[in-house]
Amino acid sequence: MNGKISDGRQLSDLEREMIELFVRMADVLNLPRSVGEIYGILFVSPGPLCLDDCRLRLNISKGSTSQGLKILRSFGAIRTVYIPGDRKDYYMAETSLRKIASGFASEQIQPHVASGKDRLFRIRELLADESEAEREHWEEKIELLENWQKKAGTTLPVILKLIST
Amino acid sequence: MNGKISDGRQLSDLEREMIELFVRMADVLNLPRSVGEIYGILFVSPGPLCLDDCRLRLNISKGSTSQGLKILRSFGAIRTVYIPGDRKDYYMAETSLRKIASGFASEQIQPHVASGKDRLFRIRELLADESEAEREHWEEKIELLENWQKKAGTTLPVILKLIST
DNA sequence: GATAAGTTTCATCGATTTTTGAATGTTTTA
DNA sequence: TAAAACATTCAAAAATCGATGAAACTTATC
Repeated sequence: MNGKISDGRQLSDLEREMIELFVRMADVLNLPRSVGEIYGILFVSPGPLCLDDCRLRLNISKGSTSQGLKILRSFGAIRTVYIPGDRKDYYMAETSLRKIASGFASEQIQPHVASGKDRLFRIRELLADESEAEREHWEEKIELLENWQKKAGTTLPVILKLIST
Repeated sequence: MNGKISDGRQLSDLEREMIELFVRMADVLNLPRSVGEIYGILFVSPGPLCLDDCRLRLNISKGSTSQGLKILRSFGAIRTVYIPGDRKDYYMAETSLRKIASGFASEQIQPHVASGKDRLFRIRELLADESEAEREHWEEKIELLENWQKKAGTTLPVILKLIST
């Protein structure tokens, strides 16, 4: 046992309670539990942690930890810290809500919005094959959905503006 | 076979494609697939449908259909239609994005925000037992989270306002 | 260039969630 | 109040999703 504070010692009540908070957030955002745990351990830590630090303190597997760090990196919820003379990658939690939210929006939400747009386009194509009467029936429904689509597209940026104030 | 348009006949390409759209939305919102399907079949239908209409056209079980309708009712995504001289309950899709979103927010999101608030309060209590030095270390993190909390609370209502315009 | 350190990938396992359908509950009608 | 018409519940089955850890991969060190 060396002197590193991050080795596999038990988590304190305070730490556990806070990590649980992030696990719940992950749940709401439809992210794996381990992603919440990893963000949590980085958030409560006074300094950067490496993959092994995280997994030892959380008692989770190497695979989950690697995968979780990748997800958190993908939307900028953590940042990589370079520590001279150490080959390991170190991470710390990004605490700017604006940065995290905008990363999440563009990486996890936008793709869904985009694929919905595609599908709506395909629906318009299918509609061309239908009879006049059928087209009439569908037209209003499709317009409704296009309106939803548009709102999703315009609302997201506004939310981000709001959060950053 | 009677003359009802809603009996178990095959779905058209157009119908299937549109229902799929709602299944994807359900997925993003972390709701069961069947909930998306049921909303979808109600959305594409020209008139109200009863439980059996839905399940026959979608080929899903009675249990799923009952459960799905209950969930959709719980946040106001569908409305119940009374048809004189018929004992069955009929449903139609609510198409106001504002109504659906605000129902979803208050039924599915708010409870999470509230329980997060509770947890943060419990964390403050735990903090009282810590030494002066420890308290110092945690104070800024807790303040950060309280700030997030506050933003979640104020942003949600604003989003709903935005959607309704 | 062989070894060691660190990370990622992926097949499999396990846990959780959803679906099913039979049983149960409720309301209406005759 | 018996029977019929519907809706709901719930235990069991099926499907889904995340976690695991061994193997593969990459990069650095000697």
